[in-house]
Amino acid sequence: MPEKFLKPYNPQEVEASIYKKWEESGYFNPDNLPGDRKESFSIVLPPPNVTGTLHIGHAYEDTLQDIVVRYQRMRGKKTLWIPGTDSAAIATQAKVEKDILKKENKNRYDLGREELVRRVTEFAKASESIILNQVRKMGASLDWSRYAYTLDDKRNLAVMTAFKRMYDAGLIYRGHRIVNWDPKGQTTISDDEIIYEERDANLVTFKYSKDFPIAIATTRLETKVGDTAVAVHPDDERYKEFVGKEYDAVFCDVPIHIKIVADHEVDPAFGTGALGVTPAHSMTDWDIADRHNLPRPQVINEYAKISTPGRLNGKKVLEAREMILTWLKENDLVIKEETIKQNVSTAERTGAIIEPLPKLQWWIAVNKPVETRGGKTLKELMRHAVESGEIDMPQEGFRSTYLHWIENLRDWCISRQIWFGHRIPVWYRGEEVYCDLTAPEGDGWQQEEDVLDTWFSSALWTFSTLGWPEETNDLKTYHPTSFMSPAYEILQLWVSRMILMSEFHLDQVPFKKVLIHGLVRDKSGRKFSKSLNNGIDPLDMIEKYGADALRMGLIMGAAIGSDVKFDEQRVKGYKLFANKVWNITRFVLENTEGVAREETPTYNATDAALWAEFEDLVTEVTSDTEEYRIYMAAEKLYHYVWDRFASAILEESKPILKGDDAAAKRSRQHFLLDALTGSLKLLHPFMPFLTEEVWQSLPERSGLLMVEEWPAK
RNA sequence: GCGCGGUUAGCUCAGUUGGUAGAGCAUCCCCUUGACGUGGGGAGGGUCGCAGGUUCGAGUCCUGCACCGCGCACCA
Repeated sequence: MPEKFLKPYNPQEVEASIYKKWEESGYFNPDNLPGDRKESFSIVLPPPNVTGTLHIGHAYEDTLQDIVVRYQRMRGKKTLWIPGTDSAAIATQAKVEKDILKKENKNRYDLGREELVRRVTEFAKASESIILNQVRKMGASLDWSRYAYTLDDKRNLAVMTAFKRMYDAGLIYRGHRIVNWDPKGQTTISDDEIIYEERDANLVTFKYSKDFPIAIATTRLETKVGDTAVAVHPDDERYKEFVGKEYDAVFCDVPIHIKIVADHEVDPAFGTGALGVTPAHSMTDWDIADRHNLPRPQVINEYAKISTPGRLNGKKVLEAREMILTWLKENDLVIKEETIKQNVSTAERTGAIIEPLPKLQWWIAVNKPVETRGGKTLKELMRHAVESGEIDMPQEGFRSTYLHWIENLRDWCISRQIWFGHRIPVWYRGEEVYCDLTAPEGDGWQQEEDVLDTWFSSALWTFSTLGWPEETNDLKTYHPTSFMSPAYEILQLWVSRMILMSEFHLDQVPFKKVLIHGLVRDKSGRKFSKSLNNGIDPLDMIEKYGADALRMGLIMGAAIGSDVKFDEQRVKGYKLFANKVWNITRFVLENTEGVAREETPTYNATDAALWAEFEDLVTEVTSDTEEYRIYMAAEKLYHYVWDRFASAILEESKPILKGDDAAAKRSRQHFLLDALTGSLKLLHPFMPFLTEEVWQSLPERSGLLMVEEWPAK
């Protein structure tokens, strides 16, 4: 018996070398797997952002996928798990800009485009290597030879190609309309990057001037200098006589010209039933202006400051709001003030309050019929993929959420006013517009300044990682991918967009099954965040308890789909379990020295019954894993190994092994060896390091446990 | 307003097609140089959020309600 079993199991001593062994074996790459593997199984790793280091949520996600991948590999499938990282354009640039501002007191314009992109790239590179090291520490059996980064050459080609093809199909267009402007990040963001916060707001009812006939109500007084109309409901008897009339006023130094219009959008029950229309700073008002052909003066600039002449000029919106309120009071124009609850839109990345502004931006049309897809719109394709069951989304709740969200989907704004990312492949010369993978011939062409929303490249991930737009073997073999397990947070941002892109570019679903998982929260159910300082570094946990214990601690928390409350105590418990397996091995090896393994062992009746019990376990663990009841499989294994095998069977074995009945002893020795090796196989997807380390020490074993055959038929 | 999820032991959560309520941790008691003290044995603890209904039988299915979390919409 190897001497190492005389000491407790020490994960720190073995994990690095075991991972190295796996990596050097080449088995992470399905092309090298032994045996004749026909069926393929593929997953792409949701690429972590290169904004820093991995957190416990990544560790959870890595574990779930690695369990599935290891299981499928042992089942004899051609198993591919592709690693990658995401440039996360806006998040990464924002982080680096913040650092530069802090250390050098310079902003992006001081540095210039080229220098800033260089600095961000440098940061991303450093961050990338930290992240990849962390992923390895978790034991993730990823095919590093296929590693992809959203900004590498192949992925860049995929992004450019995708843009061009959608542009040519008329699905990508440039349009002037209200966007979500992030004044801190100095960029537009999509609807899905907004976080709504409920706050108290002061709803002020007032008149523009003494002789204006209608009172209106607003929480955003500062926008009222940009009003060009007052809209009322067509059936509202109170205001019928005014519809069509026009009025002039000077509103806090700003001359305004107001037309009274009738529009169905107006809710007669809200406020005074009359709506001050600010076309340039409200989505609904923009639409009203469309219908009534109203002018749309912009009165708030990109820095969230007032841009009209007069006393308000250059004031921040909140200041201007106060000034106008004071002015209204001085002129006795306020009718009522009341506090109401209001949802304030804030930017996910910067926390800034979103300022709706009119901007010329690039969009993906989700409601436009796609010729090559039988006239279905992108939205319909997205809905159909899930509704038809072609993508299996077994969690009813998330399925409804997805479909509900699709219903409300609007065109996707894909241009961002930052510099780090995929620059939009469009060039302008006067009125000419040119779109292609590379710059056009000739002089005077100016490339579009904007870059693409980071989710544009992420959305191509299932096939850009497989070599698309080339028609590679990988693409044929591994797409659609088999499985996807994202956090519910990114159902909309990512999952739905992968479906959109894959449907359009490949006429395929991106994955066959989606299992959405929850968030890892702290012991009290709070999100991990910097401000709470409750973060947990997976590497610390690995250092203390080993990667296997961390893996078990994460997946045993809860069923997939609900949030996991992370409890270090539990991780500690699984470290004990790892040691238990270690000592079981010690016991079995001590008591089976010199016993040759037999192909078909002959058990006596007692041991045959024990073996039947073990086979039941195999069946259950197999079906649980097959059906993604990961925690169930792990829990059953834990129980069998500890309570049945160690506590009961080993205890009962002692007298047999020491007794005089040679036949009974021999039968039991075989059973112990077989149950141990069988248990190691079953445990391997969950606790790969420990089981592989033990496996390497068993007599008469060769090769790696990671490619052993799963014990079930 | 619409939608989704949750509510089971002190805590964190399981409970697959309806068939006598489970685990881990925590608590308490006991054992002990035996593979492992990173151990072993045992105990206490739950009218399964509330109210109805279906059923021979409901934690599980149906209806309504309450509270907690989340998403969408509104946000004048």
